[in-house]
Amino acid sequence: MERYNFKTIEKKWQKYWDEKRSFKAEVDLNKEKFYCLEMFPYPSGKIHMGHVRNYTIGDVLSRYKFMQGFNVLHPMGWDSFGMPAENAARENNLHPKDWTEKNISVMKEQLKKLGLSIDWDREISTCSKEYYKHQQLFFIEMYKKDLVYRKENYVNWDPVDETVLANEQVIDGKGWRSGAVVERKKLNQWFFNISKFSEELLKGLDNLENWPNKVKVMQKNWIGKSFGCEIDFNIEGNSTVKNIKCFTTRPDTLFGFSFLAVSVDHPISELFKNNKDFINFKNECSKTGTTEESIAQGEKIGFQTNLKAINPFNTSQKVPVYFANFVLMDYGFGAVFGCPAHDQRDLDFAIKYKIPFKTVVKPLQEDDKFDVDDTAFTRPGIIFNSEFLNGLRAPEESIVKTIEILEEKKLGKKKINFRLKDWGISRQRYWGCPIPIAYNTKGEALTIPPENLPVELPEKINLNEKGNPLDKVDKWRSIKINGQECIRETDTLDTFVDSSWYFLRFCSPKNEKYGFTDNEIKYWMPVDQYIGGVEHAILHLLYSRFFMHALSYQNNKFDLTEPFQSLFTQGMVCHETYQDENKKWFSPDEVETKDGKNFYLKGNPKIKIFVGQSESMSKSKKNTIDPEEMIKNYGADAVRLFILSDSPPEKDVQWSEQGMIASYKFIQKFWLLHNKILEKIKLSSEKQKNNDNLNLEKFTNQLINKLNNHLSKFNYNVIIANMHETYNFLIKIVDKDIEKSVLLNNYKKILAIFSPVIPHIIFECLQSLNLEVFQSWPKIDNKMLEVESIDYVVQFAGKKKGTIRAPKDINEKTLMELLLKDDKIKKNLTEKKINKTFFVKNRLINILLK
RNA sequence: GGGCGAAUGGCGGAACUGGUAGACGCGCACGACUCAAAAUCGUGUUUCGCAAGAAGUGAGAGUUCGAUUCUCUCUUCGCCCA
Repeated sequence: MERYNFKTIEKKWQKYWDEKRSFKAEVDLNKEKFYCLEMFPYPSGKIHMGHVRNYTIGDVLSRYKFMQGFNVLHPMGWDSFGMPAENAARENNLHPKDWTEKNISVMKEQLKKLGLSIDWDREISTCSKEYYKHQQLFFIEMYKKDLVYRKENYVNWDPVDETVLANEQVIDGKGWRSGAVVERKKLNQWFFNISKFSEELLKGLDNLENWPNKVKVMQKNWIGKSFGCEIDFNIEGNSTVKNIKCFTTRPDTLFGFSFLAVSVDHPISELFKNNKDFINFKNECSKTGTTEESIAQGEKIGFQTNLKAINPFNTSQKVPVYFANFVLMDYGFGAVFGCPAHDQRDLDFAIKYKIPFKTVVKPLQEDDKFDVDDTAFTRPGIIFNSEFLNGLRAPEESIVKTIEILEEKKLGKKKINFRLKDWGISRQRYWGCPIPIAYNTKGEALTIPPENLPVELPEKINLNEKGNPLDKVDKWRSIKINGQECIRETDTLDTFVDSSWYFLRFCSPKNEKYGFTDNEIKYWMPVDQYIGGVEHAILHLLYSRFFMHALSYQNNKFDLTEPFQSLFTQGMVCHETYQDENKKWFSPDEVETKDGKNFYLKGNPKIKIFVGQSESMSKSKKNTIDPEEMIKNYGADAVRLFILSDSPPEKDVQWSEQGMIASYKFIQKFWLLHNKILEKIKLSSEKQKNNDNLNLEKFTNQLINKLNNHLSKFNYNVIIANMHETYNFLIKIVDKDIEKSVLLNNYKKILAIFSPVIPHIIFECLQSLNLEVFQSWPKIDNKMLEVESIDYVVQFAGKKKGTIRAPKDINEKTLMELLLKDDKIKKNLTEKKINKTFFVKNRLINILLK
């Protein structure tokens, strides 16, 4: 018998699906739709194992839904704008466009080799003008709805990449790509008014039942709604500054007020603009980034002013006003009141600058002598040292009460604050979507007229100069709008904008007039299942949700606010790491072992290699496995099988060469089994009635039942175990006498339900049986799920002592009678008297003896 | 510091609403085939014990006839926020 030749067979079916457009999706109002989407890839050059995992998970689901009769939309595209193209272009002296397009064609071929059920006719690429022209139109619409604005703002400036970084691109105060220490710089930037929808974005989470809870919690924290109060502090010491407004979530600690801290960007800084010490201090502050993380970890520094703030509850108390680096201008009002006893950050600051303070909340069991030294008391307690607030339970009772009093006395008012800030979308980069704006000689921003869209990127650029390459293309920059000489905006859009609506574009990928058509959106959206990495839990998903709000705002034709009905976040693909004693990284194929314990460099046993922890595959640690190589060696079905087999999809999976080989062997074994069954079907007759027929039918139906359950819960690793069980069962069936039609009918169903996971070999098997290769998902015969006898568990005092096979649905009395016939159990029963029994129908009996 | 989650053989992991812990795979051991090896096939594989049997799901308590599953405390790890 021939070995299974995956090379020719996989190619054959991939060609078949391609040529027949087997997975072409079209609007069909008579059919129920299912939109399955995996996060589209960045065309970095080659696909990696993370892609393989992501797209295999999605493909299994798509094929399953397809077989169930849904009208499935399963598209693929490219998130093709972004910095790596520019960097690679600079290194290789290529144009970003050429580099990107080459990568796309390579990766497309690689994805096709995985045998994915994708409608390639809907392929999109965000760097094509056919895509970004619609994005520019959205920008203009949003601009007209006041959802986009321009303001001067402090930004995280990466001095190496010479670009602005979003807060989340700053890690430990350094640029996420360059690793350079991030600086603060003031620039004119474009913003999406995402904070306008803070409340809606928060509330919307409640309806996303099929999202992982942890993602919802992360988004909730990110939006960060807090209840508090604004307080106006009167100021002494300067005639022009009468008061400073603060936002606080703990107004109840106002009697513990000991200093007032303002941001260096606060309007009152104008008073100190000629003060050399202040200027130095401000420069010092600009060295720390603007992220909350860098502020929390960095040293807290302050600059004392000659101003005094007056405690509204105790006008005789006057406290110093400081500029402080930990106060941000864009949170609250850029000013906070310091209460050191009950806020660790304030306490650190107070200790550093020797500011006296008072403790005003004490733990429940403490008396009035309670005081804090170097650890702030932030837990619930009782207010004391606070005159009319004394005795209130903090924080819940005391905050409400204090706000009431402040409002009554007109000293402050209740306020809800959000942590979510507006989305800075300007990037000083070439390879991104141009912002469709130009400035006239007066410096006014004008939108590019629709007939002049798209604003295309100029082809000829010089990437070797620092800064934004677009700034240097004068010919491109100048434009006439309504006869006025204008200069184009040279910032391009953050690539997160591109990915905030691509799922809409997939519904109408070829529509020229607009980004999508209303009827197609209405039919396909929302995405029924979105699948991707948890690393996008906050930004991409929040931005996409915002984009839907922005589109539906003041627009009665578009009413979708939640784009992703269900979300699944898959885990990463990990591999052991290898280093020599000099900490140099080595890739798995450079390393050898004979005993599985001692590793050394391949061909050089003298160089010892130390095996490190299994970590997410990354180029820098050289622990990557090339999917194309694996497909070449073992075939796509085997790779798909392995990537799903070892761990639940939501958890990290360890890449294992042995596991990969086991999957390959399974495919080979399955082919041998198939040929045996083929032979069996030819030889067997119609008249062989025996128990094996029934056993096969029961097995098949139970299997379908199991798979239905596992598929609905993404327990794909268990499905693979079920496939092995099926093999172990069928290999025994081959030796038994089974009626021809029973065998064929059940085997057909088994093949069908395996096809989402290993489609190529299954299509080949079905074809060799002269069966339709596109099988529909089999229905369960409920009668076949029933069992007539059960292994009842027999427990004594909760401990299992054995099992007994007995008919289904019998009562306790009948079971007890049977137990007395069982020698082993009888012994236990006759020695002592029965005190009590617990009988669970069709499950067990637990007997308590005296 | 706060929030969320996890912990099961040598390893990855199964176990539906509390009801046979260890499915399935890897690895390992032994056997068959072979001059031999690889491949393949078969048998076994939680621990202790020859066995009968006992213990056993990170540790400790609790609820229950019965807990991997529910509650509390602790330990370790992961992620997010600070």
